[in-house]
Amino acid sequence: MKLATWNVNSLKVRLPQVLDWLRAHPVDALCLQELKLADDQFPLQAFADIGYHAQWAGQKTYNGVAVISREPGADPQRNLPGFEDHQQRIIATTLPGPSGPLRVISAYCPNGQAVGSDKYAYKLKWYAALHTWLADELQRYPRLAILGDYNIAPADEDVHDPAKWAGQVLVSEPEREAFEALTALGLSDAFRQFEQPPKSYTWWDYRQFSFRRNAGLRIDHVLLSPALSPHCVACEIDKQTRGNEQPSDHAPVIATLE
DNA sequence: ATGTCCCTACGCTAGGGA
Repeated sequence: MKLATWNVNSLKVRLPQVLDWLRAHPVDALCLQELKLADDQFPLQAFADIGYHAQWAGQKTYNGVAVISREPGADPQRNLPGFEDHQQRIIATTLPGPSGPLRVISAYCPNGQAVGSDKYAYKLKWYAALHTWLADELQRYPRLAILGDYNIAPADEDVHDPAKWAGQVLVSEPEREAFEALTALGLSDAFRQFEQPPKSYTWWDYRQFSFRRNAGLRIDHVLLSPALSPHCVACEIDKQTRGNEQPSDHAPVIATLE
């Protein structure tokens, strides 16, 4: 079984690339972030035409998340319970699996803009609410995978130039602690379960020829519950999409489970 | 050194967000 995540930075613009990608990589579930479209604009039929179902939480202009899946999802849930927020950053759904139901969550975690800003404070509050909810959700669904854009590079090896980035948003210590709090729940960073090529990243700024220079960060992650992580046999970044014409600034990450 | 891409709006250019 394959699970993937991709921040597409506008599904309207990227839909042809997403459909092409799914045809070439027929994963069981693809989590999308930054749809940037309202619920009634979601291109459900385009996914149905290539044999996929979808659950989504849309919003005009910003944010928006979806789970595209081979099997129909059940019990969809939007947002973090108890966290007042109009920003659509979470969609969770349950997929059938041979070893029991699989809870799949697509997450678009806040960017935080700059350390010390209002958006940074919101990011840390949001992460605290995510932690509380996941502790609960793990009790309900032992087989749980949360995939998405975390907007956190967990370690210096996930940063192309750690000295330049030191202390900045996406790598600051409070953010890394928020990420580590998730792994302390038992969630495993699937990518780091395996030997990986050095300088592996999932996001490259559109500016400064960042992709050409491989000046990136690893901020898109697949986290697996203790019941799932032993079954993970591979986790890869599909860098190729970043070289597309009119690319997203993020590349997909794919985890393979047996 | 604020570079690019995507979105929206009292729209054809500027500003927010990433």
